Amino acid sequence: MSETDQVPPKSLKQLAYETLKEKIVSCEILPGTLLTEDSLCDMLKASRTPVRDAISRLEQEHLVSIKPKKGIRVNRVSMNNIQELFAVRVMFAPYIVRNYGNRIRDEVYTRFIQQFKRTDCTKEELFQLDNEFHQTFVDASGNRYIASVYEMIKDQVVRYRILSTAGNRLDTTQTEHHAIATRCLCGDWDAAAEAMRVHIENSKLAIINYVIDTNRNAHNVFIEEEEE
Amino acid sequence: MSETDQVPPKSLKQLAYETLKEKIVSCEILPGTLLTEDSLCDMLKASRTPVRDAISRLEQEHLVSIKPKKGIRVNRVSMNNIQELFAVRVMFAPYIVRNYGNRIRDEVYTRFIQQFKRTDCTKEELFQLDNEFHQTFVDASGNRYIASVYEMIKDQVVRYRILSTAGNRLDTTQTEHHAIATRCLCGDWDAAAEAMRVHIENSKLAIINYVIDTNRNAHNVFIEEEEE
DNA sequence: CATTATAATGATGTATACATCACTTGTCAA
DNA sequence: TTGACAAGTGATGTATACATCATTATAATG
Repeated sequence: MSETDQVPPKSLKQLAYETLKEKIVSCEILPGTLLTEDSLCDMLKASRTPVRDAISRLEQEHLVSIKPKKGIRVNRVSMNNIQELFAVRVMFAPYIVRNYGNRIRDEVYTRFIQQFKRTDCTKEELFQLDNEFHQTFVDASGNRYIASVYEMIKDQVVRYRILSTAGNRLDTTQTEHHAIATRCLCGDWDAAAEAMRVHIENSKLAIINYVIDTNRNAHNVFIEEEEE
Repeated sequence: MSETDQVPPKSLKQLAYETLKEKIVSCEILPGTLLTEDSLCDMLKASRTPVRDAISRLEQEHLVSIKPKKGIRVNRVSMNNIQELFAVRVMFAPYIVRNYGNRIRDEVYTRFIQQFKRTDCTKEELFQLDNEFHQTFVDASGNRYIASVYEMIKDQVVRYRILSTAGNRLDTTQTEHHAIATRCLCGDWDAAAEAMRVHIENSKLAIINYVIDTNRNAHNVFIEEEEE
């Protein structure tokens, strides 16, 4: 009885939250979609109570907006939103590298560096490696508020990455990550933080350029002004 | 019909959220208290649905923890929590001064400076002035994610201020705010950001010193380790 | 007297019924 | 044909009934 059912049976509200969030950031549900609670109950195989709980959390993360008596709007992406999101990332990422990078063991950095040199990774593997790298610094902080902030912006960034399919930017990402990790290994935290800032700024520019290139063809997804 | 009933009739869930949060950060409900949904329904004069919604939001802000099948724990304050909270403030406050201070009109700064010179303010007035000053920079950013971060940490700080009653620190706060505003008025944003950083660090030290002085007498409120 | 098993209690998790409000559509009149 | 009013539809807001699980107390047995 010790290890048979050690799996914590996730509550429906947690499951609904994760499932719905996944569908939104993966753009299976497109930005701008107007949902109803009933359709979500059907989609998530749960009743309104856990679904409403999930919606409430996603609204706090600015992924959806609850329009009273109308429905649940999956927030559109916009140039404005990109600016806001990356303003937080620029504040955030260099700070945690600068302040908590020294809590990470050298072996972790060397392992990352080896991974960043690989050229035979699939796109999915690179995505995951990217997430792990950034998450490492968040975990090193051991700070629940920092973790919350990262949780709020992380998945939005994932959504933009999926929308922009930036295949050719992945190599650059590897190079920039490599630069950050090597400076951490040297203990040059100012340089590491600066490298992280540059990395975030470049990432922002890549996404903005993509939006500029494609917003003619996808006005229903990329929109400048929020409605209502 | 234009300005008669412009008051948006607040939903019960919004009302429940604000009321409960107010009771927690004002320490009318002491840290460490274990609540039940039923008692909250009674207290907030609402049914479980809006109450659960409020609890869910407060859990995301780390003000309460939902203990399945046990109750709702009002999170205790701890030295660890203070460190985490102020780590975010130190990252946050100087950044927005540095980046968005120039969006605030000179008149706003001069008005604040006049207020900071006053010596006839009540404690409540000083509290409010303090909040307004910091909120001004958040609003200047026009960034919803920054606003969310500030919303998450702001009220926690209020709670510590109420617990520590730091009467003698209020004068120092006025002086430090004055220093920040004058540097903003000069357009010396690096100096303004540095003044803000010093201000936050001092604020943190004042609270930590208070906790060290009093944690013997209030072990039920100040506790180092989280339970369970 | 101690220990274990069982039943009762009380908490949240979940589902659903009812209330309220906004919007749309259809009909009637000018 | 157009406009206004009313009824119907469908959405969330709210309340409550039921399910599940953990804890505790009590009783029975060694």
